[in-house]
Amino acid sequence: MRILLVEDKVRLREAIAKALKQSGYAVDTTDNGNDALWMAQENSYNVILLDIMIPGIDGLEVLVKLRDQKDDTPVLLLTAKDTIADRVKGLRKGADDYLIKPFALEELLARIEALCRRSFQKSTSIIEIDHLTIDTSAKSVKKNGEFLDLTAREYAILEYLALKEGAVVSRTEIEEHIYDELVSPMSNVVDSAICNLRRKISNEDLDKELIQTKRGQGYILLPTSK
Amino acid sequence: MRILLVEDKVRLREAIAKALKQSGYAVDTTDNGNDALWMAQENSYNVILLDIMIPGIDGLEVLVKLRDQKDDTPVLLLTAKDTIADRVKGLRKGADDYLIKPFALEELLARIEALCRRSFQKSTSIIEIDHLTIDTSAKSVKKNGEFLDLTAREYAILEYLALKEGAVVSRTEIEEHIYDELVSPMSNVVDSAICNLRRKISNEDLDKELIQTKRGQGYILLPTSK
DNA sequence: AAAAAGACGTAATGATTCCGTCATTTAAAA
DNA sequence: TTTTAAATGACGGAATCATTACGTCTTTTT
Repeated sequence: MRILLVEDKVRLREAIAKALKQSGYAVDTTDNGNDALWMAQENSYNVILLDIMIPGIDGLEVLVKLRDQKDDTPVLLLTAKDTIADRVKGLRKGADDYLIKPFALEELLARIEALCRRSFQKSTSIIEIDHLTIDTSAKSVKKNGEFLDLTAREYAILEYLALKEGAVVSRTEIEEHIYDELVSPMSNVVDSAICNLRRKISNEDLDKELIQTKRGQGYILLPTSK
Repeated sequence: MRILLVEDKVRLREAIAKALKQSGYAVDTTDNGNDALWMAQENSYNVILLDIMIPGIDGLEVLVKLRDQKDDTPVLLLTAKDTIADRVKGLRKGADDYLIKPFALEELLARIEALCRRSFQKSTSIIEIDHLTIDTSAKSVKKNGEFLDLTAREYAILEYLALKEGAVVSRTEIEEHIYDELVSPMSNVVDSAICNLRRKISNEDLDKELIQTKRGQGYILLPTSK
């Protein structure tokens, strides 16, 4: 965890920095807005503690400039001013939290923790398998960079196979996961869906089928590398 | 955006609920911990406002139980107690923010906004998508620089789609986040709202629909760049 | 080795589901 | 009350899906 602390009062700055370091954070400090902006651009911090009343560009401006640059590092504003209008203004401009001086170090630490906790939940939604790119968030599939036109069912099956890449998946398993009601036993819905899928995702350059059949067991999605 | 408000004092609860609704949130309320827990499990909220001193299980316990269940809905604790130890305790147990009563509604609103923003990984209140500019703070939308006249629902749906830009959003997900408890299931409110929205945000210069339908899956807001 | 039985692939089709829109009713706000 | 917004319900049309039927291939049995 790396933190940027922007505070012009020497003693306060050093007290905070010391406390943060003791809690295991890597801390960079500065006493003015220009440097703060520059440091934030050069490095990537988990949290920025920003005093509003600082020399040079003031804290709020630093915040605005950061957000303009699409920098979404969590920012906690520190200030001595405490009118509600100020707080609202700060939060509306993109701050994540707001603390009024004087504050207890304990509370600062707890709030920083809360900010860090949240910033750590980015999840990637892209699965790449050979020439296929599956975006589970957009529920779209690209073959060699071009969007494929899959139906909802086809997509669902492909995604399921992709998530279980390299594992044999039985028909019943697919039925249970993709179809909510019970499918009539004497039908081969899955077969035909797989058939259509294969046609759509097939690649002329590759002679191999991406979806292979394990006779008597089910299907398996196998990348060429394996 | 859907919010769960847990507060036992009737007048305060209703005042807050009213203010939130006026700001365009879908609000469910309860006055005790047990119901709160149950409601949080049943529905999916964007933010939970949690008073600590409530009948039944107290607010902190509700928080702890939620986190135990891997529910990471942003929680804002409300309390009259204001010792630093309490605040630290609340934050350490997984709260995302903390507000001391009495507070200004304006500040509450600003903090809720910040929490929503963060849960969608956005840093500013302005979202730009193609020819649309959405100001989530002012709750206004511009098309090619001109303000659009959207109804509250229309705005709410557009905002939600925009926050999830590039991801498929199902009808039920929209219903769950835009409408509060009182919705009849067998209606196509969402469909017609989307229909009206499309009409309003459509752009003659563009032949493409900004809101695309993924048949059988839901809707997706896709900028032309993608 | 041949035949039978079983497993899987493919294509066509018709029923069904899903979606968009409009007209009407209900509810809420001014 | 008047006005406006939201919800509902119905309906046409389109896309999708399950099913059927049949062909091919593989395995097993005799």
